[in-house]
Amino acid sequence: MELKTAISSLSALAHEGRLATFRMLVQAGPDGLAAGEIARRLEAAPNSLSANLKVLSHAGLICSRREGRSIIYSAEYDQMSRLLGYLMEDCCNGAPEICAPLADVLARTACCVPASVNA
Amino acid sequence: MELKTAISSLSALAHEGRLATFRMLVQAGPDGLAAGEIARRLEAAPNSLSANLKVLSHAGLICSRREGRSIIYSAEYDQMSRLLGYLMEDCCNGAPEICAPLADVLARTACCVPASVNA
DNA sequence: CGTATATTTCGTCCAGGTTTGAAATATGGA
DNA sequence: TCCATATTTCAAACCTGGACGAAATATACG
Repeated sequence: MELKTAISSLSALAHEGRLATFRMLVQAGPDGLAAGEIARRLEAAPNSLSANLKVLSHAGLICSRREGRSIIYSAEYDQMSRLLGYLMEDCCNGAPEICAPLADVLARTACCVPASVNA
Repeated sequence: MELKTAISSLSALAHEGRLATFRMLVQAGPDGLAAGEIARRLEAAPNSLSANLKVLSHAGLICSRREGRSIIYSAEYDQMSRLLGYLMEDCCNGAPEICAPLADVLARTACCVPASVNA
């Protein structure tokens, strides 16, 4: 990932409404949620939410598809992965014990890391 | 981590100079770097850099200590861990196969994840 | 076709972050 | 004490991002 791309993603997430939206979509899974449903849950104005979804979308963090009258948004897990990877790149170069707690936290929160890591 | 804290961290990182600074410190390890050294490497104005270091510091992403005439900054790996954990929280709830690529990327970039994960 | 629903677009206004230059503070050494 | 180095603070100008209301677009249904 390039610096500019990372900035774009981080900027998109550095906003209360957008971060809440993104996390909601991350937790919702690939089925995603309709814009209206997100607006209801967040009690956000439709036009404000629309603008925020556009920002997240432009950053590549979410994608959309039409379904009838609704537009369904869902998280782009790949882009999220790339962003996290970018932040961790070359961390504690050559000194694993330094960022051990980092690995620890990730192991606990990553739902899909092999169980062996937690051992 | 709370929403506000995450916003604060993400906002701090959503800036070209600050992201570059943070990554430099992450890669520098716990010994850190002097403000002047960072300014030289980034070709940044001392006062601008100072303001940016303050933002990162206030977000808890870096910390500082004085050493003679210099002030040494270093990354706070714990806060970084908490931020990444917050973003991944409850991801793909109950459907590991969905965010498998996420685990994959993390396994490759995390320098301190046990080798077994890469197998 | 006309109406209701769902979402986006547009224009305006305001708040907050960023840059820059000058001045201030802190430390070390002669 | 005086000066040089290292970093921060301050104040002003600048610019971008976000909120809000109104209008426009797209789809579904009778």
